[in-house]
Amino acid sequence: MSTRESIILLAEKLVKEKGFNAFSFHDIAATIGIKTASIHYHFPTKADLGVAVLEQQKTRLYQMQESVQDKGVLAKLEAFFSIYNNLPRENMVCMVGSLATDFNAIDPKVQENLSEFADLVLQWLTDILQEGKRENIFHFTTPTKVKAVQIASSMVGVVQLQRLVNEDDNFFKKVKDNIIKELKAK
Amino acid sequence: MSTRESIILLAEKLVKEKGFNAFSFHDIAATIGIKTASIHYHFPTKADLGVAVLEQQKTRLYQMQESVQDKGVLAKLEAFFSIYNNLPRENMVCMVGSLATDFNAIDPKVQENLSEFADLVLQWLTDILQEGKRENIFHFTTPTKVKAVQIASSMVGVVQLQRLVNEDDNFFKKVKDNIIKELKAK
DNA sequence: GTCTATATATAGATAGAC
DNA sequence: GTCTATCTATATATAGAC
Repeated sequence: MSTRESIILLAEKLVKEKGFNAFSFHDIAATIGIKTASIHYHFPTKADLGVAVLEQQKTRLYQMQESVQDKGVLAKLEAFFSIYNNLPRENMVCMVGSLATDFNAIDPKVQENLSEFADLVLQWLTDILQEGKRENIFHFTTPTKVKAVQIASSMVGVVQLQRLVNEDDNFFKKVKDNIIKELKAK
Repeated sequence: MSTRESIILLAEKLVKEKGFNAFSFHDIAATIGIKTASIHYHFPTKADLGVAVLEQQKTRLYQMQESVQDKGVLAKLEAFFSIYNNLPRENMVCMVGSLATDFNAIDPKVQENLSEFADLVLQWLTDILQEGKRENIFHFTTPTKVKAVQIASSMVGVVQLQRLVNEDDNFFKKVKDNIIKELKAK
C-alpha cells in the first residue's frame, strides 16, 4: 500500500474516532512513521486530505453497489447496513455524521464533497427501498425518499448514541433489526 | 443575565454550530466583549465549561419535563421533539450528537456528563412512549426502550443530514411527522 | 471580576537539502 | 519522496495588577 493510501486510510479512521478537527498531521505521521512535512507532499493542505478521504469513500461505495447489483433486495439492504455494522465495536461513528457535526468548521471543498457523498448514500438507500416495494417485500406507505432519510438518520444517530450508553445494551443491532422488521411488516 | 450565564449560553450555541473542539475561548470573549482570561475566572478549563453547558442542558430538560407533566402524551411527545425543532433553521445540530462525534477528543468529565444527559433524554422518551401505549394512543410492538432509541437516533441523525442536503427539502419535518404517524398507526 | 502580559503547547504550512 | 529546520498562527492557561 502506498504512503498516500496509508495516509487516507488512517485519516478516515481518525475522523471516525475523533473528528476532523481533533486529529493532526502529527497523529498520522507518528503512526505511519514519517514526518508531517511528508504528508504535505501528498496533500498540500488538511482540506485536500479531507477531500481525498471523501473521494475514497465514494469509490468504496461504488464498489459496494456494484458487488451487490445482481443480488436480492435484502442483500442490498444488508450491504447498506454494512456501512455502519462495525463502527460501534471499533468505537467509531460514521463519516457523514462525524463531518456533519463539524460542518461549519471545515473547508468548503470538504463540505461540498461531504454533501455529495451523503446524497449518494441516500439515493442508494432510496433505490433499494423502491426495489423492495416493487417486489412486494417492503410495505411502507411513506414517500420512499422520506423513509430512506428516516432510516439513514437512525443509523447515523444510533452509532453516536451507542457510544454514550452501556455497551452491554447493543442498541445498534436492536435498532437495525427493528428497522428491517418494520420494512417487512404488512 | 450574568457573565457566567452568557458564557454558557454562547458555548452551547457554538458547540451546536461548530463542535466543542472547533470553538475557542477567543470566540466567546470577542462576542460578549471580555478577554479570554476573564473566562478562565468563571471556568478554569474548557472542560469545566463543557460540564457547565451539560448541567445547564439537564436543568432545562427537567424544566421542560415539569412544564408538560400534566399534559397529554402527544403534548409530551411534541415537547421531546422541541429539543430539535429549531436546530435546522439555525444551522445547528443537537448537543448530544455534536459531542458524541467528538467523544474520544473530549475530557472524561465532559464525557461522563454527556452520557448522563443522553440517558435522561432517552429515559424521558421511553416514559412518554410507555404512557402512549398504556393509553392506547401508540401501538408499536417493539420493546419500548428500543423504539425510544430508534426515534431519538432518527432525530440526532436527521438534523445532521439536513445540513448536507438542499434546505428546500425539509426532511427534518417530514421525518418527524412520519414518526408521529407511525406511532399512531394500528 | 476583569484586565495586561506572558507562558507553553501545538497546529498547519513552507523552504530547501538530500 | 522524505527529511530538517523554521515560520506563523492560535489554542489553553496562568500570574499578578487594578
